[in-house]
Amino acid sequence: MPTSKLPTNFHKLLVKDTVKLLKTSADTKNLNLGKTIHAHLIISNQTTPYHVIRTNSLINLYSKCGQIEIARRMFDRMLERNVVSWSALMAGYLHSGFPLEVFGLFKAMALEEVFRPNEYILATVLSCCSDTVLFIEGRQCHGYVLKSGLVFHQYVKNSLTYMYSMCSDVEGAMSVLNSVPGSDVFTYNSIINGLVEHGYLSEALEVLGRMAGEFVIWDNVTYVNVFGLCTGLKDLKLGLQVHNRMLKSNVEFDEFVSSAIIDMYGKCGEISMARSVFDVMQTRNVVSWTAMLAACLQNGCFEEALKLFFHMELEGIMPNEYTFAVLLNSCAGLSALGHGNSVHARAVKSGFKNHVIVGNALINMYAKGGNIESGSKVFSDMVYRDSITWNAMISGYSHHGFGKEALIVFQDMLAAEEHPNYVTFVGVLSACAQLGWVREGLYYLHQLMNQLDIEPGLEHYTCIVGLLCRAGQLDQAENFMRSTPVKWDVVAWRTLLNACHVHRKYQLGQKVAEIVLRMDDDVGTYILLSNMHAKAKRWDGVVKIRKLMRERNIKKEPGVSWIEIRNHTHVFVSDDNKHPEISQIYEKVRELLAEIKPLGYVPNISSVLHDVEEEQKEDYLSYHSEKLAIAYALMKTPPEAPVHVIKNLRICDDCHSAVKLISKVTNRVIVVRDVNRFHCFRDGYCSCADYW
DNA sequence: CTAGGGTTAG
Repeated sequence: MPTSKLPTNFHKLLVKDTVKLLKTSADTKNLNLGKTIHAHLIISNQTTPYHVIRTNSLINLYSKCGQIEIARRMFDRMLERNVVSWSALMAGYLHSGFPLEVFGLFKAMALEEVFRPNEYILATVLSCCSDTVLFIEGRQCHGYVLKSGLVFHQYVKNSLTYMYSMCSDVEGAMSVLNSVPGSDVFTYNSIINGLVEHGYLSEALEVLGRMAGEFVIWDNVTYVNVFGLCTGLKDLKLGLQVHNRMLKSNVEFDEFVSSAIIDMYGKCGEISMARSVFDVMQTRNVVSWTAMLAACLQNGCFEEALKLFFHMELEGIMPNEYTFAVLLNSCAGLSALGHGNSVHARAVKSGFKNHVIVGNALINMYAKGGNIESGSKVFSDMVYRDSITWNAMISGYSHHGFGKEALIVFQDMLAAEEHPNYVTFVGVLSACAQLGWVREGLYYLHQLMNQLDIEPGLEHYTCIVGLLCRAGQLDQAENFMRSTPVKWDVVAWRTLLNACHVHRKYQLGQKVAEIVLRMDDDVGTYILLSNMHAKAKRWDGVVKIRKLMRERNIKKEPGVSWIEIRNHTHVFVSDDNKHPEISQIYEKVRELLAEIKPLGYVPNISSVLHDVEEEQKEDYLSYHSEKLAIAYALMKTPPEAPVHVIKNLRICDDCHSAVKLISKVTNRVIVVRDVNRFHCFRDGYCSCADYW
């Protein structure tokens, strides 16, 4: 640092002046300037004997500049100390992240019995209690400041309310707020922050109401906290009000506030508002970019998230672990394994692969992309895991039809003493449903969840319906639905309807169909019903369904399948002839069908709507979008590469049996993600065991 | 003459 800034008569400085200069260097965190002064003091023999106030200033300097060891050495060498010596060092330890050292010093100080701790000491010690969530010590401090009267210092009151908030004692925090007069913006900020962080949202709202009623000027931290509260409450109206208030104030829209607003709008489903805040930001950091990417992700704009990342890179902003997590989850949303792989590689290269959120996102990406083996590899390589890690692996296995593996992971989770939660049991029960393990499923629902104090919800009950259906106990499933006091949604009824279709329970199916048709207008349901009637050769039923579709103006959603080859997406629509290589693709489909016919493939005519001319039916089946996509993938990828197809509807019976045989004759792994689950075709078999 | 409190993203 420029010594030229020092006074010319520097060598003759009085104690008063050195102290002032040292304070300036400490406040501006100018270590070089401080060291220069210190050096001068040493060479001019002014450091021995130790002058208390001057040494305090040096301790303060080194504490503030993150040189806590030097500060400690100076403290230890002092022959005489005062309260300031202690508090300067304690504050240093607090800010260097060693709160436990502070407690040690506090005890040593009390043992000397020379100084009474003052408000500075107590504010520092209370902050350490907040940082380490030491509630008992915090309450002891509360007792002390009450008896000594120190509680009436604003700093002490504020650190006390913050301590209670951080220890999630809402009542304690509120009682300090109410019993000690005088609250400033810090009091309110710290209490609202603590309440929001611990999920006491209605309490935070109440405190906010009181703050608004008093004359306290909001600062940027207030706004960050309050936007966080709106986010937690998912209260868009309140968010807009606060945003409006801020626009009228003089508070600067810095990175912190803007990121909080973007996050709030993103989570409230207002992506365009999020974007407009983002666009007018003066300077954007990783956090603001990641908040914007996350807003895209949460609103289903996965491609937009990936596109924005490209611009982020152009601006030279380096991604961090949160950015990678958002990107991977966007790839998961697109089932874009290729992009996901590249992001994975980048995360490894940038050194973020060992972060829990990245690992979790990787498992999710591979599971949703259809590559459960890679997901499992990531899982076993993870050094740190949380409950989300375990849940992602359990539900990943479950979606892929690996029920046993899912339950093994669940057992490992219990053994690792990670607490299962609501989501865990959705995965566990759907694994039981895959396996048709009725006894186990009911045990988990009635015994284990009860034991762990997890209230079962609709999703769990729906899994049980699926479980009973899988086991062929359709009447029990219906009984379960009638006897369980829960508001069933269309998903549960459709599960039962689907089972009627698979198990060919025509009577029950018609009964359930009436209920389902009263509840939703999903085109998939109509197709399922039409197929159910067709299977039973009840052509009148098929006609009725088609009439209903016309009446209700249900458009036949075309089947769409897509595949990713070298980061490029190819889309196929049933009976489509838009693809530039369509004639070669048709040729390939015919070739494949000819190959599997000797293995017993018989076109399943009942999958086709009945009013197609008989001789055309076989052609109709050949041109289902997943057949086109698979044929194209087989043409364009190396012989050992697995084929990944994503489809918007439920895969039909005919395609299912055709793809099984195609996997056999071509010796390929073919993974089809339909609207419900994954089908992994290998050597003539499918992971769904023909139940879907 | 010195020391103390609250910030964002899955």
